[in-house]
Amino acid sequence: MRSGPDIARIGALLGDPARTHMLTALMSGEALTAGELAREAAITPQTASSHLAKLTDGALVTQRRQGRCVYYALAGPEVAELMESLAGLAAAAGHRRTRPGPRDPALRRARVCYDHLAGDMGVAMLDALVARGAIEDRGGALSLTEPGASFVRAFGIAEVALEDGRRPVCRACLDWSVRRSHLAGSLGKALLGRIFEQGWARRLEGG
Amino acid sequence: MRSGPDIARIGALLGDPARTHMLTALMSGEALTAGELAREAAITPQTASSHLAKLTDGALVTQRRQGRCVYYALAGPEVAELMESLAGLAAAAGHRRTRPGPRDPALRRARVCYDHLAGDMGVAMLDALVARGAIEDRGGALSLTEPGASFVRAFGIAEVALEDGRRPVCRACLDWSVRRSHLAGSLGKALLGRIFEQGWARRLEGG
DNA sequence: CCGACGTTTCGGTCTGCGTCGAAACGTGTC
DNA sequence: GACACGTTTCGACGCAGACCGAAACGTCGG
Repeated sequence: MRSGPDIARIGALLGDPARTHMLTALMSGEALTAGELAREAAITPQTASSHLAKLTDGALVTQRRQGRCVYYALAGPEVAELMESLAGLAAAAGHRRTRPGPRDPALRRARVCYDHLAGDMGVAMLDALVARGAIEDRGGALSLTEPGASFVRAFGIAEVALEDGRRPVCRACLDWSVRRSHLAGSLGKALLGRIFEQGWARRLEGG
Repeated sequence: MRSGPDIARIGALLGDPARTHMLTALMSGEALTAGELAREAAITPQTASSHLAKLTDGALVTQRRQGRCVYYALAGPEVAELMESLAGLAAAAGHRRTRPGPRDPALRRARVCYDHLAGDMGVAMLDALVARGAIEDRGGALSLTEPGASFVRAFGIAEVALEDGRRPVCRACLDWSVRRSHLAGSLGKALLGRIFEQGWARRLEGG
């Protein structure tokens, strides 16, 4: 028989309203905790835990423990693209409301991914840091160089702020709107915080 | 509330093995009767009728009466692309599942993916077109070059046939059996049609 | 060490839906 | 007009799974 990979297993994961609500909430690119996702889907934390276990088992989302919170994010760009295709198909076939535009060009240009800068601006910042020699890229594994550390100090970030438990200082975070990596990790968080402090940017209301 | 189009409705349609079997059977591009689809999914005609009614209501397939038979086909290229995405995601995540892909070497070698050539032959054709300079590959984004356009014209394909509304001319379609990309889009469709016209290949009986 | 908090597991209920048997409907054939 | 064939409708059965209450587990703060 022609039975290929079992699409029905993935399809069944996308067949529950609670799970699709969680996935659309994760489409913004920022990682959310299990409790936040439960509130998003209007269900109890117990039920949300069951759903999230299924989603991780189906490799649609990835989980990362941080303290007593568990942060969930989409597994990769393919999942985001799949959700986009489904939304388009549902909008074409569905007699439903239209989608609240995630294709906002401003959102694509600069946005915040959990706690660091994303979008085109985040990608450009990582590129600039690599070009300056502040960060070394060895096949996706990022590390802060010695001149990079002094540059960061001159930027007004204490190195103590970077030591955030078991969280890596530098981490590459793939952006599914731009399809390229930007700087995550505690350094990315500290840089974003410093940018806010300097008043170079501010959060827009409404997320 | 951010409730967009109900993705869960479409996802639920893809969550049943019988329905996904029918849809994958329709991926060959040819229209099949309700009875053939029932045999394909190994269910009774009554159950198949119920499933097909749901699929047509969800705008995933279209039906056309012809005599006392009802022919079903995929609603459009978007549905085929969605199925391909799902298959790729299921193949990536489903290592624990028994099926590692089509074991039939002939099916792996050359098959038709909705309306264009797939399998090893499809991958080889795309590689040849890129090596010849007819198609430019910029990180997954395919585009037809100027010498490529003249080559296509010499092959007997009018450029008018390529302008298919909102459908891209060139598109990379990841093949879940070969794990590499082949040529989709309206150009892939036109090339396959020309191959059939020239008599270089023919459809085998039995799908 | 203790209490607060977020998350997960367990047990139980209940709705939804896939499935098939029997039969009705529509269409082409003799 | 009678029959054969493919398709659809109706009714009933049974299983999978979504949901929540109660409670256990792990982590952080005092």
